[in-house]
Amino acid sequence: MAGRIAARGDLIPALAEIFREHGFAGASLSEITERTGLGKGSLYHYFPDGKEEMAKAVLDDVANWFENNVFAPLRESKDPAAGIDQMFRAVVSFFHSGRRVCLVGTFALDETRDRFAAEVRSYFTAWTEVLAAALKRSGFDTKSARETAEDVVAGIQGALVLARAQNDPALYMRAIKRLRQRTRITGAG
Amino acid sequence: MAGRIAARGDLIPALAEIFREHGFAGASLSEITERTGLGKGSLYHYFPDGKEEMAKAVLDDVANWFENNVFAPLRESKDPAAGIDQMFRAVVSFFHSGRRVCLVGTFALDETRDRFAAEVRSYFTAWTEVLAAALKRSGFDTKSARETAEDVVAGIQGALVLARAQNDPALYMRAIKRLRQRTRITGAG
DNA sequence: ACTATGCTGTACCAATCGGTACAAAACTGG
DNA sequence: CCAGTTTTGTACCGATTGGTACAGCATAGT
Repeated sequence: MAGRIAARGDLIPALAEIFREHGFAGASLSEITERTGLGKGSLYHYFPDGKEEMAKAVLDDVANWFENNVFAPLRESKDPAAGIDQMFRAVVSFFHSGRRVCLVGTFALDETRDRFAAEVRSYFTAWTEVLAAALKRSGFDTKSARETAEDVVAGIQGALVLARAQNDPALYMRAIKRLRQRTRITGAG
Repeated sequence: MAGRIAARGDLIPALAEIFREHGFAGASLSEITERTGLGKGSLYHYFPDGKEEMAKAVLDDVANWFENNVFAPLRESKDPAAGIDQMFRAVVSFFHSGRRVCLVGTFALDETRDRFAAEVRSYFTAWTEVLAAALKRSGFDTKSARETAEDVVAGIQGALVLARAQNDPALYMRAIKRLRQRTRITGAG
């Protein structure tokens, strides 16, 4: 019983990596069987609805990770600046310092978005909203908190695209550093 | 003779749209024949190397468009601010005010990047460099010109991702407005 | 030790993939 | 009107796609 749930969960990281590299459509069952070491029998045992269910599980896992490591700190940290610092630390570690791409961003760009519309949308809206709230608590006025939050989330996504396009993770780290600075300037604009 | 080159060129916009929507791997020959109205015979007549050649032609067309409408103005405008203004106007029109996604960004995220590594890389490096040079001419010091250029290009890409994820083109327009502001603040930082 | 359930591998399926071959059609220059 | 070339549609190819069926193995409960 416990073993079953653990086994299913153990597949998620491998699945996530495959979807990140190839997108939803490009992730083939054959590669999934190879890299998980499991045959189709096992795969469809854990995920009766096939690829779609696997992707859902991965998106769910990502949402969970962000809830715990990004949103909760932003929401609950007594010092909002500490929560924001934690967010930046988390996204550096999650995206492997710019060597890893954002799975949700990958899904967002092609027709996959429509299949997982709710998950894709809420990933970004939740992030932007909870960051805006933290910025507001740290002294930003409502408008510039919202604006800065959008700029930061978009800036992270864009930096991931550029870093991968130019094969230069350092670009991502530079961008993160600057975005972090911007969350500290009080007057804003 | 002239008809032939024109006919091939006439396919590019349709091809570009298909690649934008589905990515390289997801763009199927069957959809390409449907939406171009041409059979495989004609397609392989104009593009003997198949999908790869079609994608190359599309990337080439994009590079050309940016050279003419973005890079050249940034490079040659007597008033650098005017060149920068033209750039923002161009990217608003090119990405259909946020309703359209960046084809190169789409290619950059999955394994397609490796197939078109040179084109994908140079799209972003050229853009960043020529923008940085324009910013420098308009009064930014070397370092902050480079930084702002990276932020702007990444910011545009990220805004496209968010706008599409949330199905909210207005988000893109807001981001563009703010990025444009940032290119005008002289002291920078 | 026996049974029930969880798990796994393999064989198989129709559909679709990108690509090729080629003959008929359309067009062009003389 | 004819000859030569460009353009086109169709039939076909092997390979791969996501998914199903199912028999056999392992494990756990009693």
